[in-house]
Amino acid sequence: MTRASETLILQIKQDIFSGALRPGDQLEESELAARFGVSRTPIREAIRSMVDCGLLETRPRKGAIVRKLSAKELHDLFQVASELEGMACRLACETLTQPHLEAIKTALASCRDAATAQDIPNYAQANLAFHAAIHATCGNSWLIDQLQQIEARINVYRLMPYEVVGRLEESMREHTEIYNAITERRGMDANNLMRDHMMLQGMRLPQLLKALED
Amino acid sequence: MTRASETLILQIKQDIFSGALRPGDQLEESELAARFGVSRTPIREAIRSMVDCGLLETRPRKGAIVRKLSAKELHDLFQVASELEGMACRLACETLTQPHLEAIKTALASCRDAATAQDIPNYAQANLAFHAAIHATCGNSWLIDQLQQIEARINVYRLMPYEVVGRLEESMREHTEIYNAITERRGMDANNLMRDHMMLQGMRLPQLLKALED
DNA sequence: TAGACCTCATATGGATACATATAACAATCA
DNA sequence: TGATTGTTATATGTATCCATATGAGGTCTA
Repeated sequence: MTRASETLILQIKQDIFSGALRPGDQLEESELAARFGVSRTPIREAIRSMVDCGLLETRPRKGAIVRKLSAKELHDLFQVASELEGMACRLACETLTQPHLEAIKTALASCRDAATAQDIPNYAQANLAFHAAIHATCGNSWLIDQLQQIEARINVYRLMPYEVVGRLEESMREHTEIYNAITERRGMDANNLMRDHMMLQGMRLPQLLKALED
Repeated sequence: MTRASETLILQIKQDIFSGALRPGDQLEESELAARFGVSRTPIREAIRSMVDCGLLETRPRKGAIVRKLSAKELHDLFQVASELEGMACRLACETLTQPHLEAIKTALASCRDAATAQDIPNYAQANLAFHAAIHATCGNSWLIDQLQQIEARINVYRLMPYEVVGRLEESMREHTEIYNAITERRGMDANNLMRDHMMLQGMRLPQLLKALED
């Protein structure tokens, strides 16, 4: 039998990503235990785990809440994410194989489809797939882990409305440039293009934070 | 009252860093509970926490062991550490203040003293302080956290004997170059110098791994 | 009426009790 | 003699119980 807390973590994460649990919301152990039909023990393990991932935070005797990031913290997080995403691109240029290239190309095509259709939710998903395809290429499993963890924390904020529609085409152009740099094995170019691409996303954070406080 | 598991984590980490617990060693919950005079509950919380940090690993029903990194995993880890250390230097060039500069200078001086005295343990410590002084300067608290976490995992392997004595002076020269680049606000130079410096350390990993298996 | 203190409900932190999977060891059979 | 299977011991995983800190709400006093 696998540990119950593993399942619980996935469920609770889902609640956070779906927006059912929003930053600042309290998690009551007994309530969760009742909802999932287990005792408090595995719930506590799950919460502890998510605290360590940085998704939740606790104050002694005050329980756990969904972690709310300040503008500064979000900026810092995005800055690190940008650096690591750039690194992944650079490494990908060295370890690129044909299947990897195909996967990235496919993801890019999905982005283009969603962009021309102005389908923002689909673009968001295709966007993640594009990045994931590059991650999978980079060959550094520790880097991939780190990127996934950071992504898990950023995604909460990516669910905010994509109010700046013009950014969609811009993002698409940047993706294409990154793709070209990778296919041509221009490692440092790919690195910098991706880093700038990510940081442009990060620049919109203040707007996102304001949108969060509605 | 603060949580007991916090203290336990520090204690167990200490055991890992000091070498009392070595990669692959098993952690028995009851034994630890008896040793620290608490019940299994906080012990399990501490273990869970350290699993999430990547210091331990668990198999269902098989308990926790000190995580043993393969050569590939160590390489990957070092590669990410190198990138982030480089990033910290680059950012430090932008946010540098006089007190920060003094702190880095002081740490560098400690390195030089230890190097001329051929005092390897002291050099190792001064080396950490030099890096920490740069981290403190970079202004990105999330980056600092990441670097500390990675350091916690790498340090286990840094305790291995510094058999390559020549590397000590080489390392010292590199530190000086990095310091110069930072004082002169040459961000990208500092970035690349630090990254190369770290990766040279990483190159010695195969030797370290062999030393581990004595 | 405002503020301070007391009481009590409740939720977290920790201890203990219970269930079960794993693994070691022994016994039996080929 | 070796291998396979059954039994048992033990440690993990889960549930429940107990202690205590926190916060809300009420009451008494200035």
